[in-house]
Amino acid sequence: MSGVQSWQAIVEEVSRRIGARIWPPGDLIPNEADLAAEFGCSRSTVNRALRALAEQGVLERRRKAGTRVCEMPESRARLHIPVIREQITQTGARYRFRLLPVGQMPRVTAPDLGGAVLRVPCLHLADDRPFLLEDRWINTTAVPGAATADFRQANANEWLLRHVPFTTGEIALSAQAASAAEARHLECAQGAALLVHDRVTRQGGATLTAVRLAHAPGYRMQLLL
Amino acid sequence: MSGVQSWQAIVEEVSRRIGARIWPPGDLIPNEADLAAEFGCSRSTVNRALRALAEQGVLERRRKAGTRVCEMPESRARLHIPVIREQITQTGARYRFRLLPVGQMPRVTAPDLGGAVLRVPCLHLADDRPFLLEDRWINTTAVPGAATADFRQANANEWLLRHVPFTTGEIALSAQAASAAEARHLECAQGAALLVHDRVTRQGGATLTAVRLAHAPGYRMQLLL
DNA sequence: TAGTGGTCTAGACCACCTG
DNA sequence: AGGTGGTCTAGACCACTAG
Repeated sequence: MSGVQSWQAIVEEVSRRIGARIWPPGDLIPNEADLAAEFGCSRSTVNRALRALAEQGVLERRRKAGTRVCEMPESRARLHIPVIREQITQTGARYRFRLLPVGQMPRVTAPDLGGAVLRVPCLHLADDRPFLLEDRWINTTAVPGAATADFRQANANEWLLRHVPFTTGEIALSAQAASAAEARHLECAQGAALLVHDRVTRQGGATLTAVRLAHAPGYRMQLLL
Repeated sequence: MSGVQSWQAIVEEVSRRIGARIWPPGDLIPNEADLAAEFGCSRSTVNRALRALAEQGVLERRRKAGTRVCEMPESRARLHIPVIREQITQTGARYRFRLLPVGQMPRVTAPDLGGAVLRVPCLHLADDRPFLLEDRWINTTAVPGAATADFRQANANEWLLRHVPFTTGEIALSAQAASAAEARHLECAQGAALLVHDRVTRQGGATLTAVRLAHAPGYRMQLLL
């Protein structure tokens, strides 16, 4: 095995050895210098390959301790969160959204975002049929401009994407029975099973927004393994 | 801005410029050689930093066309799929599982996995309370050893993880009303909203397994943004 | 403390693609 | 046709940490 010249080829070969149990789970594999010698390439190239496998969760690397094959690779899935408009448009449907009067929403206590809070509820429609009910709360102290933004032009979803880059946060997915208000807006039976997406978005130490997205019944969220 | 020595510092600085609208969305940023000159480092280092930002979805890079700030960075979330045993153990609960007779499951048509199919239904319990109902189908043609494996020792979940590395696949999450059989196993009301996780796992061209995981009511699935 | 991975450099060649 | 990012090299120094 010499003359390998690309890091992708090394990823392939190392993967093959792990899959073939030549390097079984938990095993220490040769260090970068030895692999470079075996493959006839530079250590940088081996490093690039092993780093990719480590990011993928197949290998575990520590200085001095060396590189190990993970015992039970935790699998990871990626969820691509599209801009709602595009998600609907891509199915060929026409996108519209309707801001909802706060009075039409259930009276719940505002989440503590650590600042003044603005509530912007919104219904997203695909071909004029309810698709997604959005209950959004924005920390106007941490998001300057949000208090005066016109969410009739660009919905809160897109306005925030454009104006607040580099956020982190958490998402929780759950199944919930539709409340009376949700059933009315989504035009479904009360108690119907809804896929609910709760998200909190942060930047630095500040909590910028919290949003609850209730999908119309039957929605399937796709992830890639 | 010279003397920057680490690719992480370059990531920070480039992020800052994008956030500060010095390089607004859609803009072409300087090429690697120019940035290397500005930062007083080598092109490799700039490359490493910009590559990281591109993987993160903030930049879009094409040969000859250059590097652009994405207009509307699609946000991505990562779902870590734990081994079910560990997921339960980590909450401090005791893990057990019970294989279910196929006769106790709804009679549905087997998914087409392209080979002989084995059905292995299983109920996962946390402190002896129903936690997750697993309806698994394994392609025994593509997974040698599955036909003779003893799933009473290691459940299908863990057996597959240990024996079949390097898989890809798709996941669909949805909310569904509990059927009579699901309600019986999960000890909940029929019609209760369940978070359902459908997964298909592939390797190369072969479909290895399909699984439907129905979580007990109230379960929240956490993702990181 | 010694061995490992992490990173940076200066240079080079190449694949790709836009103008 | 020429500019851009993608990659590889050979070498070097450093940070971390297991033994």
